[in-house]
Amino acid sequence: METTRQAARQRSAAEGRRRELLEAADRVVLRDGPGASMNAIAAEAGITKPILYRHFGDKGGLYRALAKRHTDALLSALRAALDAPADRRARVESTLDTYLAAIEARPQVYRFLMHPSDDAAPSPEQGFDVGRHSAPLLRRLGEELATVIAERVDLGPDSEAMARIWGHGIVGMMHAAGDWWLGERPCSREQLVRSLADLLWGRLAEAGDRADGPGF
Amino acid sequence: METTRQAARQRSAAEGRRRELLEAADRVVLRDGPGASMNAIAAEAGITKPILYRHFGDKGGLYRALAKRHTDALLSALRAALDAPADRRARVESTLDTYLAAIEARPQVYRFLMHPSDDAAPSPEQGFDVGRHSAPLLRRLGEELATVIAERVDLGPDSEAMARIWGHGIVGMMHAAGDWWLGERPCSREQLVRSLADLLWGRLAEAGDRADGPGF
DNA sequence: AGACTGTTGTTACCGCAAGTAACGAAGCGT
DNA sequence: ACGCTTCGTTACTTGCGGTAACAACAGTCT
Repeated sequence: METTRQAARQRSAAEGRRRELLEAADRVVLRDGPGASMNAIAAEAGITKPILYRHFGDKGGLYRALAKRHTDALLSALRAALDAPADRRARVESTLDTYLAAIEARPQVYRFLMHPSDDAAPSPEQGFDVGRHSAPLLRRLGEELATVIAERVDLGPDSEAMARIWGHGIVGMMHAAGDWWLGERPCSREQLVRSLADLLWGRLAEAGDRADGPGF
Repeated sequence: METTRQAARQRSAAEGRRRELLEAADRVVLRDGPGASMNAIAAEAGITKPILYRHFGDKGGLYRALAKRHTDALLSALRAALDAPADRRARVESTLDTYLAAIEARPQVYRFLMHPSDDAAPSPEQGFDVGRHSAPLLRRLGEELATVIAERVDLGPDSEAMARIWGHGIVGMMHAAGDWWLGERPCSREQLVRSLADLLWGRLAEAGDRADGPGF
């Protein structure tokens, strides 16, 4: 029978094929945006639709695979910044800058990752499963940051819960500010990084009321 | 001819109709999620598709109109919390709590607002228009908060730019934390509010390193 | 060699949703 | 009674996700 070697060869071949397909899909998504059709992707890969479906199940599968690639890449870059041997403020600034540089360099990729097409399961699920789809990247980043915070920062009791809240909150802050900044480019990256770090460093609490503000 | 009175009556009638249609659409979207079809919405309103298209142009138009309603409602609630005559920390906490209570009470609405179906204009626009569609609510919230910060908090020079950065950043923090919290319910709303406010109050800067953290 | 099996690929189709004519039937001013 | 606009319909086109059903090739067992 000789199944094992055979199977191994075929599996590795299949994986190589999968990578080719993913790279083709990548090109198309980068060119046409997240609305790229399966037909277009198949054409770019030089094949036809059913093959894509054999490899990835459905469109969500393909997009998940694609997202995982980019998410992994971005995450490893961020981990490097997070784990650097520097003081906390420097690490925060460098992580923010790494993220912003990444989305600045490849906005199409970023857009695809952040706004994946919603499958919108029409099943009559009663409970609220809000955000199950939507943005797995943000969730992963949030959890990642939460563990880093939990293992590095002393937050007293309830450290676990607090770290997760902060992880997701900080990631959301970075994401929203980055999204807005990328759209309007109202300032330099350096200024954005410094302002966000200042925010996290408590300047909101320290700042005084405006003298000419609404008097009360 | 008697155009003016006639025109006025018809316009107001059209607006009333529009409101009915929007309410029907609301019911359907709340029931079926953001993937609701135009046919379903029309059926709920007791009419057929083309009328919807006459009123709203395309699906994006309907969804935009729907989103505007809810966004306006949420925004006015938040404005009340932001403008309350209390000290800054209390205002921040009450605003966070208002937002979280809103998304907790009507997760389907929230989900629709945050993850609207992407139109994905296939036009070959060169530049990156990331985030133009996607989440107008977040942008509006960010700008709103930015103006409140700018007119109330003294941030020294560059106050304008900094306030906008903080506005979008804080809104993003609130949003991401809320999204995650709504999905996993890892803690009470009160704890979430307090932890986020603590984060904004500089506890990240104040906290010490963990004694048992990775030694470096 | 020749039948057997599995992978790779195709064409042709189904279902469904967005969006669009083209046409019918009211109200209302002249 | 005749137009004119508005509200409404049915019936269609287009395009996409997804799926049979079938064709061809490689290696495998007897």
